[in-house]
Amino acid sequence: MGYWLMKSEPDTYSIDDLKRAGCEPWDGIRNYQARNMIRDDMRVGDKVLFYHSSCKVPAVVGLARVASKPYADPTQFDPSSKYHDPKSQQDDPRWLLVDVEYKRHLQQPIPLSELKEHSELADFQLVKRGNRLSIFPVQKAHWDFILGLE
DNA sequence: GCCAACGTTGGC
DNA sequence: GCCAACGTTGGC
Repeated sequence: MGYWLMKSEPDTYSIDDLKRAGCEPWDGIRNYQARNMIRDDMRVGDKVLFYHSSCKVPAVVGLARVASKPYADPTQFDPSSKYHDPKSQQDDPRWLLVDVEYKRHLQQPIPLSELKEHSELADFQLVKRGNRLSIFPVQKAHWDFILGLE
């Protein structure tokens, strides 16, 4: 069982949007580190912390689930998409995604500022400087501690 | 392969 | 809007 955090800008795609959709292809990942983790480490059933970034109150806001194996992100082949990658080949797709399924909102969002107050989370990737990955694994101990704050 | 310039992310 | 921290690009 894997545990992940996935960031999204709520102005672009929020936890409420995912709730409405139920399940959605998580497209637009264009970072090789993130791509490699999707490709090599994501499994159906893995659990996901849904995080709102670049907004008034950056916070963990809900729970989701990996709902598919990795597959080629179709937006890389779509010239009208902002995620279009003209260098990616159909027979050798550069970018992958997984489907993400809504589980639930947290009872209350847990703001980044609150996460930073806990020494238990000192090694949590989200609170580290220079953290820019939009997807990264979460240690089980961190996962349990964060949900214990709910 | 090095490195400067540039672009992006994301908190504040 | 500012800035730090990266990642990417391209000249050499």
